[in-house]
Amino acid sequence: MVKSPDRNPEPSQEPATVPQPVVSRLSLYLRELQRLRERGRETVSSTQLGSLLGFTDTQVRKDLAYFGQFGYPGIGYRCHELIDAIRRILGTHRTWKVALVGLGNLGRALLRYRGFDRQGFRIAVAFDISPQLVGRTIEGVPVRHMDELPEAIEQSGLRLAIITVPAEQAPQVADALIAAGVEGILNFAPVTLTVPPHVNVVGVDLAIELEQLTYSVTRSGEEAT
Amino acid sequence: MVKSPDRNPEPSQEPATVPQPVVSRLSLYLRELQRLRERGRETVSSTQLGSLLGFTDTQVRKDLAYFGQFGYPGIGYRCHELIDAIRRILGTHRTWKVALVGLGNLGRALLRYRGFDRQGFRIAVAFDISPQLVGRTIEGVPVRHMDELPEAIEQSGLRLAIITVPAEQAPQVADALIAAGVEGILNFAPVTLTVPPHVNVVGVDLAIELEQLTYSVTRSGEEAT
DNA sequence: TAGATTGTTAATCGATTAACAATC
DNA sequence: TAGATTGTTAATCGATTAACAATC
Repeated sequence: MVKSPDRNPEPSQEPATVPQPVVSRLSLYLRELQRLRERGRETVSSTQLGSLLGFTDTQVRKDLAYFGQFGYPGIGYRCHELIDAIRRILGTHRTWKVALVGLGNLGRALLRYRGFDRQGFRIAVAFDISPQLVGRTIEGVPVRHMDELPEAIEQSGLRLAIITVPAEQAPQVADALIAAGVEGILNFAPVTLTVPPHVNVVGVDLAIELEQLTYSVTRSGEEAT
Repeated sequence: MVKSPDRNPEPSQEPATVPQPVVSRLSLYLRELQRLRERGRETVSSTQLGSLLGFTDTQVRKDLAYFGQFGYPGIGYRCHELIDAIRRILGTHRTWKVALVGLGNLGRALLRYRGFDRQGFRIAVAFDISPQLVGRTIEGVPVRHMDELPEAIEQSGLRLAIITVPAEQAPQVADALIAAGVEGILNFAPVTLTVPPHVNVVGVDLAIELEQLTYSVTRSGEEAT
């Protein structure tokens, strides 16, 4: 077969199934690449990119190989090219509008969080039940009543939502979101959400993250009591 | 060997190395068990506990077997016993004091977040540089100037810290914390922290979590453009 | 050309699942 | 006793790593 100059700018032929760990690492590669580019770096080798994150060079190459050929033998990867490619793979080459449900402490903090915009996410609408908040516009985001959620989501065609309501309310909120067409949920409520197969949930439980630390800290120091 | 009634209440003899995925799942088991107990449930089988989380019964039993024998053949696991055992394993059977560095939106939200206390974490001190905040006490937590961090951490003997400063400052903050004796860091800044081997870092990058969703949502719907 | 580095195949390692005797 | 369910060993599956020809 002729080796065409097939840099595969559209990561067209993806295998049906990519291991989940690979996809997580893709995001990490992307962050490092963005940082490298900001510092004016033109190219990077798999060895360099890997060591920034504690991975081997082979792993970096293998991960990328799931999606196409992005590198140049003898040179490495061109940062800006690889950034574009990964963003396309992850779907963040375009902006995603996101709904935010629940404006407690965490919800309001996320509303003001600048890190989302930077990566192509925009909170387009927020929902709560507090009369103090409903009807207002916070950080440019209109706050609507939870009752309007189904209609509002459906009309706007939003596909992603963030749940920051108390644990007890989270399952109902999730059901409502899904009924309205949401396909991806970032859930901060400490509950396991049961969802249909076409819906994806990523859960972030802040206490659990700390708990993972206590496990290792306990083990590396003196023994637990 | 005689099979003694060795319920192994102190999970004494742990293998030197437990796979990381096992430890993450332990936290998830703990949450479900706590929920079950709140609902008055006395016992639970590995099949039931697993299906609540989408795991197989075998996996639940295998995971727990790393740490001892906690179940009763024919009956299952007694919720309160297993809760105690897992908390002991994870180290959360006692309260951990935590330092919080950076009182931007996210930091202030975490200061008010109720989910930490519930699992045995208490933010004991917060640091910032804003004159508006330093010296005040917010939610019962004294806010001190970043310059006082080394001394304050060292004196209090804190071993865990949460970083919620901007990305640029995170590496220095981490260094200062580690120099003062911190062994576990929950890092919300979107940077990879380089730390010595005895220090553990768990990173939470909110934009990355959303990015994982866009990947799957893109794939399950129409193709990316 | 010599040196660097990729993409990929084969070998290794580790984690999950199946099966079942032991136990309540 | 019959039924349920554990703990654990062996078999399977999947992911990581090593090695190297191809390429710039």
